[in-house]
Amino acid sequence: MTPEQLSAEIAQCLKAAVAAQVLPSMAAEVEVVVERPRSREHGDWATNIAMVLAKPAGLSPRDVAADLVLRIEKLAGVKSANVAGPGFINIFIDPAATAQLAVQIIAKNNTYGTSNLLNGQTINVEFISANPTGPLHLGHTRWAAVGDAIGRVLAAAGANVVREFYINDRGVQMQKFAQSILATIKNEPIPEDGYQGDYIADLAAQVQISLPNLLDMNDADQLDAVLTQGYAVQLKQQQDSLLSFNTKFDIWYSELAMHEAGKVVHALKVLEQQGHIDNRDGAVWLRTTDFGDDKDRVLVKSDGEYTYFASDCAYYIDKRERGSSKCIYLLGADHHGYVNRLRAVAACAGDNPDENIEVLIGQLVKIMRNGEEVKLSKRAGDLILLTDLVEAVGVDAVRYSLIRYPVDTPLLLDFDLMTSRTNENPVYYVQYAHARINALLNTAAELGINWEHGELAFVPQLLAGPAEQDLLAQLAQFPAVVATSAELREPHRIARYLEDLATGYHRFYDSCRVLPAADQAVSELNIARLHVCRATQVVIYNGLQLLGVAAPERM
RNA sequence: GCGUCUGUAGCUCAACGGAUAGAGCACCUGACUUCGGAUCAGGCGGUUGGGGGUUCGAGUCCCUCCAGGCGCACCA
Repeated sequence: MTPEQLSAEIAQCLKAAVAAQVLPSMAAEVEVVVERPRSREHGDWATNIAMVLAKPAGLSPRDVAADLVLRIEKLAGVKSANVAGPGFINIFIDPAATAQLAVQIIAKNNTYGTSNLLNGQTINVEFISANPTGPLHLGHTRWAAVGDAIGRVLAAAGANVVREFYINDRGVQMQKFAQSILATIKNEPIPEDGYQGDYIADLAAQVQISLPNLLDMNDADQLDAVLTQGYAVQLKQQQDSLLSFNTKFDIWYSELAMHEAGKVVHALKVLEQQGHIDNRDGAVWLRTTDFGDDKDRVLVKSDGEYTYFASDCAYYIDKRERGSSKCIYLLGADHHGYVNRLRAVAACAGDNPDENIEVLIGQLVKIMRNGEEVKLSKRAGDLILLTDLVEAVGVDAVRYSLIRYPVDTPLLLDFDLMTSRTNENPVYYVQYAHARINALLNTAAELGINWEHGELAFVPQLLAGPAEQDLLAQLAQFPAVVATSAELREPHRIARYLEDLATGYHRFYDSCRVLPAADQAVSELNIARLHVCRATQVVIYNGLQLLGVAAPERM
């Protein structure tokens, strides 16, 4: 029995109470929240529904609860229920009903945890969107891990997810980029406002190899050729490093190509038709102040050039026209000033900002070691590069360390902890549980135990011990955790859940012998516990998949 | 100045308005002749930055003060 199943059953009880005129008709509409109480004395599950309904029903919470308890106690699988405290309903489940879940999880396998919560929604998730003028650094890495996980979690909740990387390949910074590379090739000093990192020298070397005749060209052609070539090499490097980081995009979207396809002109027409364009001081403005922005924004400068903001508008409108019902932007803390204006863009385009656009802001990450900020690389000045970090720590540990915290808090990571391959590191703790189960199941197979389809049946009432029941209750919560993570865009909840689950498993393992001892025959208890192990393995595997972290069979 | 995020155990952090605020690390005790000890059990540790308010109930919501991060271009 999962909390969702219990919640649905209680909803039926509410309908019955409405029919019996104990509760007002609105009670049939309320969502029933079922939670695992912290203390086992408070039951296997509990609901606050009586306190929610008390006021509209004009009754005391305990009276509402008393009526519902009588109905809940009659549900299949429920052992008993009672009223507690201000009006909580505590519910005790028959251990066999709880244990039955193990078989269901094994049958559902990779689909256990998925839902149809977001069915029918096409959600565009845009993240990283770094300038193609340098390597990806730590800030990008946080979004690479978390953004990718958000995409996975949304998909698990039934959404059609489009992951997109917006390439800022247009504008003066590309010129500076090309100038910096060209200057390096020519052994001239890099311009004051150019790109200074050591990586420019590497790019220059590569560009030089692919452009042997570069120095025979005239100055303008040289710059063009270097820009095209340097851009290609740098973009490829970003793409490769993300691929190796297990982060995949459906669409790499070029700002330049968008301009050339006439989408900016089109967007301006759309905004014009919606009536939010002004011509002032020789420039074209979008009246974002109509929708809560603190000042209007220029789309076309008085010299006729489009602003970057014009691209933003066109990009948003294009995402919508390509079929996304919701556009999620994952931005760094230094972009939080963009939130209002992006929402205003959606409103100016005729959309509902609360419905069609969502901006998540990720705070800064720092890595500390012995009380000092770590700077792994000198190649890009003071920045830590994604590739260097992965090399030092490993993909799984980096991804997991970044995902296990909510993004709206500034993060201080401990370098030594991330690299330690011991129990101090949560990622290995979770992975170890998975590998440990794998070893156990392998041993069972070597012993010739056919636990799934053998002669001995699965007898759920044998799994009545506290460690077994706690573990099974944890397994039951997985679908709710995935759903909450999707709704709140918070994959860290899955990581925390997996850590608790791993603890639950290790506890179970410690107190419940799974395999028969050397001189013993296989018993129904062994079979039942093997089901618990396999079900746990399925959930850990599914959970780690959602985070893009490997579930190793051995470590 | 305006906006925004943050403030929870010695450290790093959890807790979608629920019951006695939880983990890991650190420190101290314990547990293997059999399934992976990368494990488990126990202990120590808190005025949730301060003060008001909202309600059956507040770390969580509102107001205010304090402290810190980030941002406030006809740049991209």
